Amino acid sequence: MAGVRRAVARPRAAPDSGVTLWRRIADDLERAIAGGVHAAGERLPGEIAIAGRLGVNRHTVRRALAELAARGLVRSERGSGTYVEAGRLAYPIGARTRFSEIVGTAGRGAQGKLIAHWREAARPELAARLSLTEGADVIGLEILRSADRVPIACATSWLSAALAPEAVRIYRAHCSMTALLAHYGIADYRRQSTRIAAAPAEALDAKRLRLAPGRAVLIADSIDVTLAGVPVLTTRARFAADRVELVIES
Amino acid sequence: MAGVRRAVARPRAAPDSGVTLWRRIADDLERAIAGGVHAAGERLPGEIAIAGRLGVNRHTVRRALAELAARGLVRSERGSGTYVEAGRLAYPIGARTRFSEIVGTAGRGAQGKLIAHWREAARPELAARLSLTEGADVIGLEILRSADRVPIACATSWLSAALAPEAVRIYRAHCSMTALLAHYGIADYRRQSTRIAAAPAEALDAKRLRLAPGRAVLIADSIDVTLAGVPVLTTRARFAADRVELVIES
DNA sequence: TTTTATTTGTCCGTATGTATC
DNA sequence: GGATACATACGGACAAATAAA
Repeated sequence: MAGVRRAVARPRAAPDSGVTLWRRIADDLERAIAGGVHAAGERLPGEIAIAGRLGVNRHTVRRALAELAARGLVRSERGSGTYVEAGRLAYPIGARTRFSEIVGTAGRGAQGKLIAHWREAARPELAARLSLTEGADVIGLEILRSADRVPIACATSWLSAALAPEAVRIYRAHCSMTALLAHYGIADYRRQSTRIAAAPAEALDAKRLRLAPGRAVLIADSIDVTLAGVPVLTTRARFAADRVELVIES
Repeated sequence: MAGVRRAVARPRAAPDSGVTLWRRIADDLERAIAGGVHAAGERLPGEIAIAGRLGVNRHTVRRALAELAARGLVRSERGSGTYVEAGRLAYPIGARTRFSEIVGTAGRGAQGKLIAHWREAARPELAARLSLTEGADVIGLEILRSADRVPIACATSWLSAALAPEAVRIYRAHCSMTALLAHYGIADYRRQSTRIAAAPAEALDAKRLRLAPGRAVLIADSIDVTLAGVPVLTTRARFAADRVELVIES
């Protein structure tokens, strides 16, 4: 209504510093985590404990923790506490890129779960990537890759249906792309190229990767070829950028 | 104008399709861009012009443009106009990564502008990257890299102050990191490693890179070494993910 | 260098359709 | 059906940045 006096100069920031209280608390906590005061995986003191120590309201602490959670530094679990997220998993990109080996060597339990599959006619771009004729039959596999139960990446892979007609069944049996290709006589293969982009996570990927809205994903488009250089597999993987970094050694 | 009978009580959404007006306008514009009606880098008609042509309110057009901007297809500049983003620049990562050569071969005008510089004592992580003793004097250079006047990346580079005491002056003179190192006797160097992460752009980077809030940046942490393997330069570059993709050929 | 026009960004509104409880 | 919250669409005014005169 006309008479309603709106927003009487709400004090949004501390009058002196120009930085809000929750922001300063968030920065302090970030420094403490970066400085090793709180180790990865460790449980932070409860919200009430932090608030009491700093002499602020619990909700101010909550706002700070929400900021850190949105940035992927901590993870809040209702009824349990707030935990420092593990450091980023180093994911080497090179000629011999294999998910299971990478995660295995990092001392974590690897897992690749098939969450969808379909057949489609190869559109021009996909046909070019796999050196197939346009419209050729291809099989798509949607795989959610996790390490220690934490989702790492959501990957869409395509293979020629002529090459691997029973791809879905074979993958289900072994849960390994390497084993799938080996079953069809491709004992070894190598990564030909990888193109890396980044973007805010799509809604579906954000849900599957358990990401806060607006967080970034690393998008890796790759082509795998036989040792003779024949393309057999192309993948678009979306990595949770908060939990993974890609490493290139020259 | 008086006689123009404009859509009486324009339906909020298409009565049949269930798709809102701004969404349809966004889709139309997207098709026009994809179809080449508006070339990359070209300036779109002004909001008022588009609104007038379509017979809708300027704010509805703004909503459509905001959608396209959020997806990285266009970029709005206050006081100037809305521009179609160029396709992603392919940025090869390898042993011989040089910004000017990469952009040059893509047929664009490269530019590296020094926007800040400072001296600092190397903190542990930085000292390790450059194989220096902790607390050693290092020079930091903040460089904004552009191609055809469009910002591509914001990069922070560090060198040992003992190695390159006049780094700022030399860089200013040549606007090239290769020339800077050459001046100090390092005729050639190679990329030892690159670590790639991604995150939503920080406020300052977003402004410098002219990114909409929430858009992603690719973060590349790299170490350059002499041919003998001595670290001489380490850089943290933030690429505008909408305009660049990193390419790794194995 | 200064001025002016253009263009986008932001705020204030109003009315209405949609979804949910 | 009613109450409510929210998104859509429109209209207007002004601020802020830019570009051209």
